Amino acid sequence: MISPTIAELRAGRLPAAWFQRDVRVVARALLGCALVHGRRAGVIVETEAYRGPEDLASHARFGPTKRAAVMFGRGGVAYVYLCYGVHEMFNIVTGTEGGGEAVLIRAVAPLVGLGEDPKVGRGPGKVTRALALSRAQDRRDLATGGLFVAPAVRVPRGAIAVGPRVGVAFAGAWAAAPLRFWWRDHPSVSATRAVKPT
DNA sequence: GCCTGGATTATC
DNA sequence: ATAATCCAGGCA
Repeated sequence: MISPTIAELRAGRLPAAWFQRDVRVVARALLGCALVHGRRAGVIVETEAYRGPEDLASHARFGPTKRAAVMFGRGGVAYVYLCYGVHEMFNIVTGTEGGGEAVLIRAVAPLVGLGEDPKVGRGPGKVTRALALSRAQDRRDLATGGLFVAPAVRVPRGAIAVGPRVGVAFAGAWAAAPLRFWWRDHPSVSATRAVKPT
């Protein structure tokens, strides 16, 4: 298949309402979609759902603090934060006002302007580096402007895997919840801890 | 104000 | 295995 152009992707931009659904539904549906920023785009192949204030792995567990307040707004907006003082993490707020939900984009495969190396967007810190995303994009609306999501590739039937989230061992019982979604066996996925098919 | 510890990655 | 690097959140 020929890679689409940025203009073609822009024509398929997903509207705010698309994100205003249960975070697990959105996290799964994002697989195969393009994350576009300026002249660059990657196919989302790995995501994690963060469910709200009761989710002890989520920044929303402290309520609508200065940093996490955006998570309690309406779906379809970016939430970008600095992790370990080193890496920027890109999330998309989901659900409706007050929900506190968001999806972390953990890996993208090269689509436009990212070269050929499947490792370039493998891991959440590398996603932001590859797509030139930073806290400058925090709270940006994905419904307008040069940062958006659009359908791009159909994920083969049965190729979506589900399992526990990465790096949240501190979250007690929530650490084991099956809230990580990825395209099974895709070379751009960050970890290969296999679990169950869908 | 001070202290603790990360939704990670590259390198030792 | 561990450094890098900084800021949010908790407590005094």
